[in-house]
Amino acid sequence: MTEFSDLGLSPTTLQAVADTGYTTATPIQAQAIPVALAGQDVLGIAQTGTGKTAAFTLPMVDRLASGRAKARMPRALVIAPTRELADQVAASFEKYAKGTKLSWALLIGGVSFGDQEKKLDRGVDVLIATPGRLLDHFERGKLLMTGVQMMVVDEADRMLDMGFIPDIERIFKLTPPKKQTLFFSATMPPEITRLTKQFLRDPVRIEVARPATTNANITQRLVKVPSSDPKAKRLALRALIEKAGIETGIVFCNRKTEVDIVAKSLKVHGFDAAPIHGDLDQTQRMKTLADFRSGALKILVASDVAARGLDIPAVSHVFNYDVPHHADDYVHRIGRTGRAGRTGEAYMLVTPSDDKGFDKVIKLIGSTPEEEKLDLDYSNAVTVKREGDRDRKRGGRDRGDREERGGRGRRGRSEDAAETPAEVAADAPEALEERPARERRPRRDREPREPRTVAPAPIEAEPRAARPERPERPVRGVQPVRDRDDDDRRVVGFGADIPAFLARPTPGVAKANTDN
DNA sequence: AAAAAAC
Repeated sequence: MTEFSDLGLSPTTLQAVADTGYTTATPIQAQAIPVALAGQDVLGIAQTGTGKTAAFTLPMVDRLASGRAKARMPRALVIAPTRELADQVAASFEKYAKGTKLSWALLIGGVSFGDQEKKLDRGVDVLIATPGRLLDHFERGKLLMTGVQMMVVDEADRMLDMGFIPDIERIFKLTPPKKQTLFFSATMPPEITRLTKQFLRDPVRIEVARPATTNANITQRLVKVPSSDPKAKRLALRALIEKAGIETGIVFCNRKTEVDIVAKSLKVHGFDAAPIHGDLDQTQRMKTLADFRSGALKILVASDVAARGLDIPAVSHVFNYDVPHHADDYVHRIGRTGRAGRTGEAYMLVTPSDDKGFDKVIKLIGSTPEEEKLDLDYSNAVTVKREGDRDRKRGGRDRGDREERGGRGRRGRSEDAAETPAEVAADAPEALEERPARERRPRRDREPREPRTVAPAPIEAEPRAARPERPERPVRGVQPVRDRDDDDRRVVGFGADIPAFLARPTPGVAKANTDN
C-alpha cells in the first residue's frame, strides 16, 4: 500500500488530496507520479477505473505550480477523446489545483467559443480539450502551443477508434519536441505503438494489471426476451427495473435513436429516466450527467458514450438493453457498477436475433450468466394494433412490410405499434425526426493530411525576445509585467493588448476565419 | 453495425 505522502508531492498538493479523503494511491498512481514528478515521459497502460486521472493531474499540478501562464500560451495540454471525459479531467484539476494559482480551461465542442476564447486571452496554465475544438481554436489563431511543457494524451486507443490519431499527431507536432509527455492507453495496437515511438522520449513504461474482465462484485444475469420486437424488449426492461429495485441504473442501447426511444418510453411509464448520447445538446449532456451524479436522476439511458471512462459513482444496476456490438463494450458497460468495493447487478436482454453478439460476450466473460425469468405476457408487445397509427408522425420513414410482421422476424427500426395514447407518445420518436441529419466527417486516418496552409503566420514566428518576462523599457502595446503577488491572475505577455502586427489578419488566417 | 468528435 502506497500512501500519497510517499510519492514526492508538494505539501499544497498533498493537502488537496487529503481534502478529497484519499490516502492510499492506486498502483498506477504509485508508479506514475514519482516518474512524472521527475520530468520523465510516461507510457501508462491502464484501463479506466484505475485512478489514471489523478495519476497525471497531481504531478501536473505540482510541476506547473511554480510558473505562470501567458496569454494564449498554455503550459500544459490534456487531450481526451470525449467531451465528458475532458470535463471529468477538468473536475479533477478543480479539486487538486485548489491551493495553487493555476488556471485551466476546458476546450470542447458543442459549447460556444466565447468563454473559451476569453479564458485563452487571459492566459491559462492548463488546457483540457477534445482534439477537434483544440485545433479549431488553433486555426482561428487563438492559441499557441509553442509554450507547452507538459502534454497528456488520455485513452489513446479510444482516440484511434474514433479516428483522432491524425489530430493527435498534428497536436504533437505543434508542441515543442522538448516537453514532457504522459501517454495513456488501455491497449497498445500497432498504430499507438508507432505514435509513442515517434513522440515519446525514452518513456517509462508503466503497466497495471487489466482489471479482471468480470469484477467479482458484479452479479450478472441475462433475461431472454422471446421476440426481437423493441416493444417486447421495453416491456421486459420495465418489468426488470421494477423487479430489481434499483437505486440508480444505466440502461445501455446500441443506437442513439434507441436511446431516445427507450428514455422516452420509460418516462411515459413513470420512471425517472433521461437520455444521454452524442447527438444531444452539450449543455443537456452535462446537466443530465450532473443530475445523475447527484442522485437527482435515477436512470440514465445511454449510448456507449457513457460506457467507458465516465466517472459515475455508485450505480447499483446496469441494464444492457441491447447486446453490445463489441464484447469489450460489455465489460466496460457493466464496469459502471460494482465499483469501489460495492456490489452491483448487471442484466442483459437477449433476443433471438442477438445470438452472434451474445456468443461473443459469453466467450469473453467465460461463462453464461444465470437467467432471470420475468414471466411476462409478450403477446401484446408483438401484436400489431392500428388505433394510434393516424396520430403518429412518421417523418417519411417507410412503414413497409407491416403486414408480414408476425412479431418474430427481423426488422429495421422500431416500428412497433402502440396500445395506449401514452405508448403512442413513448413510441413516436419525434426526437429522431427533429434531429438534423448529421454530416459525418470522413475518417481522416485513411487520407493523407493536407499540408497546413492556414497556420497563423505571426504566431509561428513567435519571437522569444518579443515576450520578455521583464522588458527593460515599455514596449508599445505590451503590458508591463507586474509583480505576481499584487494581482491574483495577472497575465504575462501580451495580455489583452495585442500588438497591431499580431491582430492583422494574414491571408491564411482570414481564409480560415471566413471559410464556411 | 454503431458510437464518438469541429464550425
